[in-house]
Amino acid sequence: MPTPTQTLDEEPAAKRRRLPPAAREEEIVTAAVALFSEVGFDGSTRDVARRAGITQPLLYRYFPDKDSLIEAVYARVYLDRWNPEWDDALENRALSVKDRFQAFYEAYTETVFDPVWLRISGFAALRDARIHSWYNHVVEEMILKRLVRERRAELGQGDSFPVTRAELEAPWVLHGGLLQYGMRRYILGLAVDEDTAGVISKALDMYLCTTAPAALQGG
Amino acid sequence: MPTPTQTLDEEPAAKRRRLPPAAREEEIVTAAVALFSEVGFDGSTRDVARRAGITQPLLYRYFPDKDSLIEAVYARVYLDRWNPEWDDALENRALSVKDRFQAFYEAYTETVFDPVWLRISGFAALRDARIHSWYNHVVEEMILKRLVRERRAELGQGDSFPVTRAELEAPWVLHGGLLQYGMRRYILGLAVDEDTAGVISKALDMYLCTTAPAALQGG
DNA sequence: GCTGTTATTTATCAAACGATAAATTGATGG
DNA sequence: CCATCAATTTATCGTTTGATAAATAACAGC
Repeated sequence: MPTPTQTLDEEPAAKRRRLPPAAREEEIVTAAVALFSEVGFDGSTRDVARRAGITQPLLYRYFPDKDSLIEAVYARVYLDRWNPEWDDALENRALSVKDRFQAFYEAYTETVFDPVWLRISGFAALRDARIHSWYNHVVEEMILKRLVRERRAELGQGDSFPVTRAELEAPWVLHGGLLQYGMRRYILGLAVDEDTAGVISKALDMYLCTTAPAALQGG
Repeated sequence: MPTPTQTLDEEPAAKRRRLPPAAREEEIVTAAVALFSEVGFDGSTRDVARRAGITQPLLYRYFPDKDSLIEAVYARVYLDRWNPEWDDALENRALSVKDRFQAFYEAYTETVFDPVWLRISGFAALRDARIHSWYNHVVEEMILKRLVRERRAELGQGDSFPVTRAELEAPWVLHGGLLQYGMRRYILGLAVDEDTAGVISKALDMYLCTTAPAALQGG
C-alpha cells in the first residue's frame, strides 16, 4: 500500500513527563548500556537520548560529558554482579572442590553469559585497559586464588602459603576458555555444545586432573 | 623556553611523492591497520590518511568508501597468517601429540600474540560477527579437530569417524584460554607468568590428562 | 488558582565526519 | 621541450557529533 501520511519515522513527540532525577538518571544509564553494548562506546549521545525517550541536551543535566556517562555504564555493568552468597559456598569444605566450583560456575556463567555484559566487557577491554585490568584482578582474588587454595587443602598440601603467578595460569586458561565459550555462543552465535554445565564440568576436570598427585599425565 | 615560531604541529607539507598504485594502496592499508588496532574501526579516514602521509581524499581513489578499506584491513590481518609448514608438522606421527602441539602452539602464539592482531580481532569480533565466525571455523578445522583426531590415534581409538561438537569443547576451552592469556599479557599489560611455553605445556597437559584412558580424574 | 522551582525542550554552535569535484603536479614517451 | 596521463592536492558539501544557552512546562506548596 502507498504510504498515506508521510510518517517520517519520527515519534509523535510523546508528551513530556517529569521524573525524579534519580529515576531519570537510571533510565539514561539503562539506555546507554543497551546502545553501547550494540555499537560500542562511539555510539552517539543522541541515540542514547532517543532510547531513553528524552532529548539529547537533557542528558547533559545528568552527566557533565560523555565520558562520565561511560563511567556510569562501567559501574552499572561491572559492579554489583557478585553475589555475596557465592563467597561462603566456595569455601564450604563439606563439599568437594569439584562440586563447589561446578555449582559456582553454573551460577556465575548464568550472570555473565549475557550478550550485553559480554559485549560491553569486550568494548571496555579494548577502549580502556584500566577498567578491565581491575575486573581481572577481582576474578583472580575472588575465584582463581580460591580455586588453587581449596584444591591444595583438598590434597592436604596446606592452604596458607601464597598462591604464585605460575599456579594461577592453569585456572586462568580455564576461566578464559569458559568466557570465550560464552562469546562464541552468545556474541558470535556459533554452533557450540549447548550443555553449559557439561562444558564447565570438563573444564574443571582438566584442572583437577593435572593437579592430582600421581596422575598418568600426558598419557 | 618560549615557543619561537608557532609550529602549529602541522608537518611542513612534505613534498608530494608519486607512487605506483599498488604500493600506495599497501601503505594506506598499513596505516589503517595501525590506527584501527588502536582506536577501533571508528577511527577517522583523516587519521588514516595522516598516518599514511597523504591527504584524505586520495584514500577514496583506492577505496570507494570506508567499508572497503575496513574489508582490506580484515584481509591483511586475517589472511596469510597460517604457515603451511604447520600442516605437516601437526600430523607427523613420529612425534607424540604433546610434542607436536607444543611446537605448533609456540609458533602459532608467536604469530598471534601481537597487540595489533589481538586488538583488531577483538574489534572485528564485536563489530562484525561474520568475519570472526569465519576465523573460528578455520581454527576448528585446522587446529582443534586435528588435536582430537591425533589424540584418538595416539590412544588407538581410530581417527576416521567424525569429531563431535562435544569433543571440541575441551580443546576450545584451552585454545580460548591461551588467546586470553595473550590478551591479558599484550593488551591489558597485566602481570602474568611470562613463560609462554610453560603455559602452553600446562594447557596441553590438561587436555591430555582428561583424555587419558583410566586417569584418576577429579582426584 | 496562583507562584516558584526545576525538569525538560527548542534552538544553536563549532568541530569532525564521510565523501565528491575540480585544480595541480609529477612522471613518461615522443 | 612539450604533451599526455594519472597520482595527488585543494576546496568544499552535507551530515553528524559533543556540548551550551535560553525558553518552556510540569509539578509542589500555599
